[in-house]
Formats: sequence, C-alpha cells, structure tokens
Amino acid sequence: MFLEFKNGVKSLLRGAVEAAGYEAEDLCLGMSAYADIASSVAFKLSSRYGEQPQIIATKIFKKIQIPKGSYVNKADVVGPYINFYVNRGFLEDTIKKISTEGENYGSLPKKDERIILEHTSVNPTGPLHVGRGRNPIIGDTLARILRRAGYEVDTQFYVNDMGRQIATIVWGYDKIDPNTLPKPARELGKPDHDVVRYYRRANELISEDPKVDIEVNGILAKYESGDPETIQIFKKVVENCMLGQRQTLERIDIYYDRFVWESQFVRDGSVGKILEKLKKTRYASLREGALTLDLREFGLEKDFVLTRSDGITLYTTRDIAYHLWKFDHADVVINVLGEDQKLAMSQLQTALKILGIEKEPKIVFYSFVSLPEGRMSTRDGIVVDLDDLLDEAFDRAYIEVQKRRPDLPENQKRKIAGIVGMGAVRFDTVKVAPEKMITFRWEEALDFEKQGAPFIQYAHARACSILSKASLEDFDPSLLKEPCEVELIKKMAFFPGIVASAAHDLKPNIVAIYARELAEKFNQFYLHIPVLKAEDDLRKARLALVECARIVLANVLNLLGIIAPESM
RNA sequence: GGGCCCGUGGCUUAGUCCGGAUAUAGCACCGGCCUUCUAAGUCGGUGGUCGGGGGUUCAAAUCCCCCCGGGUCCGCCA
Repeated sequence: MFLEFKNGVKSLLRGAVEAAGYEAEDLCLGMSAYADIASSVAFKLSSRYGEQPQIIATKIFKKIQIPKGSYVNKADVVGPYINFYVNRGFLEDTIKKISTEGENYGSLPKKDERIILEHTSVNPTGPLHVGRGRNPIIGDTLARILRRAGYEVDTQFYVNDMGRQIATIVWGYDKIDPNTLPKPARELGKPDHDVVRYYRRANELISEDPKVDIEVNGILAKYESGDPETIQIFKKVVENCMLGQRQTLERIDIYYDRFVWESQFVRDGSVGKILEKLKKTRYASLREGALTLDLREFGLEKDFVLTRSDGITLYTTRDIAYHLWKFDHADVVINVLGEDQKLAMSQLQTALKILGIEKEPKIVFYSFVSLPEGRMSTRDGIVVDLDDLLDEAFDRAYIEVQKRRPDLPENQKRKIAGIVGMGAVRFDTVKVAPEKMITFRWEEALDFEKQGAPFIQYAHARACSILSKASLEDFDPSLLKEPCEVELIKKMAFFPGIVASAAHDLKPNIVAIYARELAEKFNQFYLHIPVLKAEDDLRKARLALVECARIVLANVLNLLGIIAPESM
C-alpha cells in the first residue's frame, strides 16, 4: 500500500519539478517525522541552479497537482523540504485490503526465481549451542521472508559427514568405556548429548597421547579408501547426532526441505572431476604434494589449498561441488554462515568463477555469540546448549503465566509458556543485525519486556480477546479518525514493503523491528480507544480495525517463526 | 603484520548501502495511569563529544583518509 502512495508522490513530484523548470534524476524522497514522506530535492537543485533551496521548494510546490484517485492528500513546504501526506482513501483501502487478503496480506507476487537457502549445517559432533543457534534462526526467518516475497525456496542442511571429527567420535565409541564418561546432559532420548561426551573425551585423549591421533587417522584413511563397514559406522554416528539436533530445532519450529550429505559429492565423482578441471588451469600448482590455487590475480593473497599432501580433499574443495550442484538446481543460492568462513567463501567463489560459473552465492554472515568468559566451543565444553536455553525460557515463561493467569487449566498454561519461551528465544536472536557480536547473558536472553517477542504476542492476544467478545460485521472505514487509529493503519500499510526490503537486503532484523513497532501502535490504540464500548457503526469499524491488526500481527509473527497466541 | 566486520546515553540497540529538518527504541533510574476490551501494557522525565582526529559538502552517525579498541580469518581443520 505504501508503495502505491510513494509512487504517486514520485510521479506528481516529478511533474512539478519539470513544470517549475528544473531537472532532477533523484527526487530525494525519504521517511520523515514531519510527514508521511518528504523530499529534500530542493537542496540538490540549489547547487546546480544557484538559487536558495527554500525558493526552489516553493516554486516546485506551486506546480504540484494532485491527480484524482491518488493516495496523496496534500503537500506542503517547510523551509527547503516538500512534505506529502496520505489521504483517507489510502487509509480506507489499507483496511479493506487487509480484511480481504487476511493471512495473505504482505505476500508479494510470485517470482520466477528459485532459491536454495543453505543454513545451519552444523557439525554432527554434539548438541547445538546458542552460538550455533544463531544460524538456523536467521536462516529459517530468511526462508520465511523470501517465501512471502514470492520466491520458491528450498532450505538445505549440508551435513559434514566425512571429517576428522567424525573419525574422532568413531574412535571414541570404540575405545572409551561409557562408564568413565560424565553423564549426558540429557537423560532421555537426546543422542546428540550422548555423542558429544565421546567427542570431548576423545579430543582430550588425542592431546594427551599421540598414538590416539594415529589411530584416528587410521580410521579416517579407512573411510576415505571406501571401506564399507567404516562408512556404515560413520553414517550411523552422524545420523544419530543429527537426530538429536533436529529434535532441538523442532522445538523452535525449524525444519528443512533437504539434507545434503557432503560425502555424496565424493562418491559420485563430482569432487574428482572438479579437481581435474582446476588442475589444468594456470592457477594450479603442487606444493609438497598438496594441490593449491594461486588466486592473487583475484585479490586473494593466500593460496587456496584443495587437497592435503596425501591427496585427500578438504572441506572447502568438497563445498565447491555442492555449490555447482546448487547452481544446477536453483537461480539464486544463499548461504547463512559464521563470519569465520569469509576467506574460505571468497576462495570458493573465485574457484567457481574459474570453473565458469557466472553467478555468485549470496552470503549472510553473522558474528559469534560468545560467553562473558570467552568464545563457545563444543569440543572444549564451553557452551550454553540451546536445549538448556529453551528449557529455561519455558520455565521463566511458565512462572509469568502462573503469576498472571493462575485460573487457566494446567495444559493451557504449559502451552502458553511453550509459545512464549520459544518466541522469546527466536526474537532475541533475530532482533539484532547479524553482523553484531553478541555476548550471551541469561538475563538479557530471557528478558520478556518490550524489546521481546512476548510484547508482540501479547498485543496479538489482546486483539484476539476483544474479537472473542464480538462478531465482525460490515463496516464503514471512514469512521476511523482518531490519531491512534490512523497511526495504526499507516503502520500496517508498511508491512508488504517491509517484506520486500527484508527479502531484498536479506535482513531479518528489519522484520523484528517492524513487529515491535506495530505491536506498540496497537497497544496505544488498545489503551486509548474503546472498542467494545463504542456505539453502533463506530464499534463495527473499530472491531474491523482490531481484526486487521490481529491479521498483520499474526502475519509478522509467522514471518519470524513465532507462534501468535490467542490468549496469554 | 595483512584482509574483512563491529564501536551510537550506565548496558543493549535502530538509522550507515542511497548524506539532509529536534539521532530510534528497550533495560536501568525518577514520576503518573488498573471500579473501564488481559498492566507481559501505557504516559511523562533524567541521560548522547554517534570510538578519536583530519578531509569532502550548503549539510556528515552516514562518504574519503589516518589512528585507537574489540571480533574474526590468514595453505594442508570443518
């Protein structure tokens, strides 16, 4: 809706600029606290035409003609600025559009592009910790945004099933007596918590005893040589661990369209073919038996090492094969990755270029979540498990529900606590820009105040509460004139534009911020404007407005992968 | 040492790509609002050299250069 208004302003302003005898390619339109949209074009023209900006603004203003059927109510001049305001038609059409489109409000027209979005792709060495949790939450939110923006999205989890780390775990299962290990952090059916015990202990033993290292290498060599029994064991270990990781991800409503196993690209020979091709390029050379690419020509100082001296391929090399496969199956490739992958990714992108792939993967990098005492590490056990965070979030949410709604039946209280706890964790992760570093602190992660999901969920529950006490009828949107009502409608009108820019910039935090602002506008309306106690037609119109707010709040929460509760 | 990212009130953060009108919110602190649709709410107040220094511009948190602090990576880990 807002886009239509903006386009209307654009065309009439362009007309006015020309009628006033100026030429401007950029109309300098922007958001403003003083108007619904404002132009500072007079500044730009001032230097070119040597006139005072105020005078230019006034001249342009005098030529403004608002066409019939436009969403522009009026324009005015404040100093050098030209301001524009929406009219009643804009507000009323917004309400009508939301009412008609319902849960589809905010969905953009279908696009032809097919997207493969890879996210999470954590190593199958143990449970997800809150640092790694940032990846799936950003990734899943982006998938939801892109789907709303009209793209066909295939979400993929790339399984690192053939590394040394797996060999380490396999060694551990074979050689370590489980009775000597600490109890798993989870007793019941969480295999990832079981696996990580072996992983940690095995790593300790490796650093203590070089013989262990040699044995692990032996296992890895057996695997690489294609020994069917070893391959089976690897597969079992990986599947087992991933089962536990998926259980955790299900708790925050994250699922994948496809799991892509790294080893498949080795087995089907595609990694070998890539090596052959790259070997023939002028960038390739052998250094102490290892195949490397010299990428200085592309501005990369460091050689890209493709194989170890024993000929075994490395992670990034195999990732080239995966990317070729992705570009074969999609128009756009997006990866969500930790910032430590930046160099590897630019090497990979360059290798793709050398292999003749024109397109580049778009990459969303995020910074790490560290603990006050330092960086998280699965191997060293310096972590806060995502499972624990989710449990704690549930517990704290339950306490809040108990305090506010002691009357509710137990299963209802637990249900709300689950919805609120999970929402709080997702929102907290996605509300800040991915490139910002986060220091994890329990009090901040589990803050249920205004910056968080419960604030938005609460607004939704309030809307539902009103709607449950009345039924919707035909209404006259022209009755909605209170400033609070107008503000709310304007905010709702932004939603499709928010989807568009979040999808374009791949920035989930835009949606989170919008959600908070929308909830705030609704809460202000809720407090100041009576709905059920309003009379006749006004009541009907306000009920319709509440229904619209409920729809947009539900849609935006859905975009964030957060459940919109009807009661809390 | 080099590359990339971050640095905005006591803490957390928006805005930076595409320069414009009093820099956005939350937490904390101070003071109002529940006989009125769920107060997980709402209204007001205190608090900012936008890391520092130069430069470009009519105009810089935003663009350019230098420096400082933190993160991250830098050939056989993933």
